[in-house]
Amino acid sequence: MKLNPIDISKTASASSIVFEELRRAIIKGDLEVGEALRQDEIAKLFNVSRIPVREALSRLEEQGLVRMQRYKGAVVSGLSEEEATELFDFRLLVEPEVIRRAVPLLSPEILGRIRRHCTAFSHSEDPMSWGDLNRDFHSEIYNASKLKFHLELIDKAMNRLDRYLRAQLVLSNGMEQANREHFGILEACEAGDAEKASELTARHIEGVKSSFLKHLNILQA
Amino acid sequence: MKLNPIDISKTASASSIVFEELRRAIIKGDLEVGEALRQDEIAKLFNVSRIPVREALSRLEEQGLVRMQRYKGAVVSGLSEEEATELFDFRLLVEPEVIRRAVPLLSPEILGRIRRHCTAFSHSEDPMSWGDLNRDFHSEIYNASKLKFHLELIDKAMNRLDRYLRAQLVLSNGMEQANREHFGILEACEAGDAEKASELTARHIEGVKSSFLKHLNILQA
DNA sequence: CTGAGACAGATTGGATCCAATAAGCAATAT
DNA sequence: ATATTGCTTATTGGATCCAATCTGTCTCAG
Repeated sequence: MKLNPIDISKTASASSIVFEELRRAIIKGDLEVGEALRQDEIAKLFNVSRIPVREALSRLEEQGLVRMQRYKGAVVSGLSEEEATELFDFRLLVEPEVIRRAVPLLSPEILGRIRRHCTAFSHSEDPMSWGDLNRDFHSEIYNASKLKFHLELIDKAMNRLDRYLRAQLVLSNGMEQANREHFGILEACEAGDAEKASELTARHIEGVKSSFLKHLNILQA
Repeated sequence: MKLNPIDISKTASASSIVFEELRRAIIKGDLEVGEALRQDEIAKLFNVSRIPVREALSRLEEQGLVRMQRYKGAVVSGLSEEEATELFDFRLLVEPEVIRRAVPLLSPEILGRIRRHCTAFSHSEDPMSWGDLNRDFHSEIYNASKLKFHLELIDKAMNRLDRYLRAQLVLSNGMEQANREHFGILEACEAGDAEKASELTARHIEGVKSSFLKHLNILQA
């Protein structure tokens, strides 16, 4: 038997398909902050009834990506300056620790993938893909830590910030700096220097944070 | 007009009532780990249809409190030793930082409430209430930090651990120690010594963690 | 006796339908 | 003219119904 078995019990239900696509659209910024999400409209777009749509919206609310009001509907969540600051503070707390614990677990194969993500990011000309490539790079490292709960929460924080980070990378010409910092982190990883990787990650996030907060009013408009 | 207006748009929907009660029951341990949650059965208990039940279950899954399998149903999530360890590591990372930032913001009123929670915990004879009183004490302090995202995630971690922590407090005779440590933290708070409060919190969690991991196999059985 | 297939009841996922509420607009009274 | 009331429509929350899937049991060939 030479198959790639797929656990069919985990195949996507209508509600999870709707959930994932809505999440993607919100994260990526395809849906405006404050935009109303009409159940009926979404249901028609996906050719399903409103039931799976409502389950998807419930889950999105649990993720903090939409806010729901009884009998009024769901709208895409935005970020206040305080919320954004707090999300960066959270990242500053967790990500340096996660990378510290990931570095000793990095295999040559993983390091290869990290390096590829890093060069892909540096060669990318398309601003729309910067956000994804940036996240790929960091996740690849963090994943090695096997800290599922931490990773889930980093993702949650990133999901809230993502749409703004993309815009900001373009606006602030942050590519070069991000790129230098990525290679710094990569080298620390390859050298097995967890402490340095952690330190550089903290500085990296600090940099993004301050640049981000400088541009936030522009991004909101 | 002398009224106490209530924002009716925020009154509970059927699905949120079911959600909150199921969450409470899972956290408190009224529902066994691995126990199947039949939609129909729950619907009948609450006198609603299965629709709000399913939304509640979706949200519980998003919180990590149940696991769902397509066409098979939802079961109450348990904890492996690795997961429990990671949750404690997360608390060790976040809670000391949150309390550090909360201490400078503690008003006399808040300190009064904290002290009351602390004495309530120390005087409590009823093992069933220890878990709640313990959480009240810590949350009251953390709340002052106004770090909503952090608090939400601490809660999420605590919700996964809660049922075991209750059992463990009884099993390990941890009351006295917890009590001493609480008063230590309280005094640091009253003295405005954020660093000390943070340090003591870390030690407190460390203590609970090691005792917890010692008893985990017993708790599982 | 054992194991593969078939059938039946239980259970979930989703569609359709109805009730409750919100929001915009016209009518009326002052 | 303006503010209040009542109506109409859009939208959500929930109930009921149907289809897809799972699970256990029973039969029967070997």
